[in-house]
Amino acid sequence: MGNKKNLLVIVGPTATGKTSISIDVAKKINGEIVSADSMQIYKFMDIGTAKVSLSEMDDVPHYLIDIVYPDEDFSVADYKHYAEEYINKIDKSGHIPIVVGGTGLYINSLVYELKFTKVESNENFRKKYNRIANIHGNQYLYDKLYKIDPISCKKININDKKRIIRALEIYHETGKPMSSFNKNFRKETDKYNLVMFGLTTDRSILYSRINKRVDSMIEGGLIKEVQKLMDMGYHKDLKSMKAIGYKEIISYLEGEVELAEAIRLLKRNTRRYAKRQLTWFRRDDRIKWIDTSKFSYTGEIVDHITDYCKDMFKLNI
RNA sequence: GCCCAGAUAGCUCAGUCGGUAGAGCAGAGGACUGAAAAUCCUCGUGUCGGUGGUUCGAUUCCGCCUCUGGGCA
Repeated sequence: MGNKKNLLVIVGPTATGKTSISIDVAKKINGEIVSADSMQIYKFMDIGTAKVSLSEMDDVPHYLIDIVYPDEDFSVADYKHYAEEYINKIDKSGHIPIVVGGTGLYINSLVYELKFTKVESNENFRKKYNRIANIHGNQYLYDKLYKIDPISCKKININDKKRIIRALEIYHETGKPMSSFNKNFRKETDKYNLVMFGLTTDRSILYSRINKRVDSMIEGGLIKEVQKLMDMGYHKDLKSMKAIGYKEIISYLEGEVELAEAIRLLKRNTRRYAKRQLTWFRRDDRIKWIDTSKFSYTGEIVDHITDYCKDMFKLNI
């Protein structure tokens, strides 16, 4: 334990207050924040991603926010690379790295022994195979994969076109099946002196918070933000523009749906997303859950996390 | 006050020639290794308004009551 790096991870579904709690905790334990959010990495996407503002940051350093343009490629492997770099740097400077976010795969890339293959994404390959799937059907791709990698094939549903294409892509680039790379499938990392907290509340409270937050995004100028992105030439086929809050507003701006319908869908999609996040995080039993509605004010939650960290990290502050 | 229509899932409604029911939406559970706010899989949710009658059997037929629309006074 002696030379292991300390690492605090705070996860939870959207709209549970991760941002402000993590900043308060950071101030108390001399921490710096590494975001684990697949959409806050994009510049110009502020309102719809509920990105921390400079004033909210309150001088606590934040990393991996606003690092790429909305039309740039970015992947989990990139995330893992940069995040580990920052964690090391923060640790060396004598501060506590705090990973905060709701993107389960990004979190897992740090807290499990996920070893990514060398195979980067190949957009041309993907385009080609998406076309093939549209012409010949998923079964065609599925059969093709079955011939080269039956092990992976069994784990992928026939309708899950993206995963089938990724598996084919790996074979195409390396000549080896995907299943030959993904060993140690669920091995927990032992790199860190790790503390994980999850923030949550009753589903009904969470959902009403989400609904309110969407309303305030609209009031706060989400439509203008999306319009501006479109004016800058960022179109609906980009990964970034498929984010919740952006895809719905784009379909309103393009006249496909009424505003009220776009907002309804935006709220619903956010609710479903929160549910998926909970599904993702529930399976990691290292996470200590905090029901935020059981505390009368957030300061208590901050103190709870802080005290736990002082103990685990042997801090004397 | 009278006449008409309705009352079935959280919502909107379908249906049962009498054998205790099903769609859409909303929702729930799960998967996840370079697109992950993406992508994919699975699943229902019921005092059929209340009460009496006819019937072997009523959510379905009949009576009464309650509520909600609409119309006439």
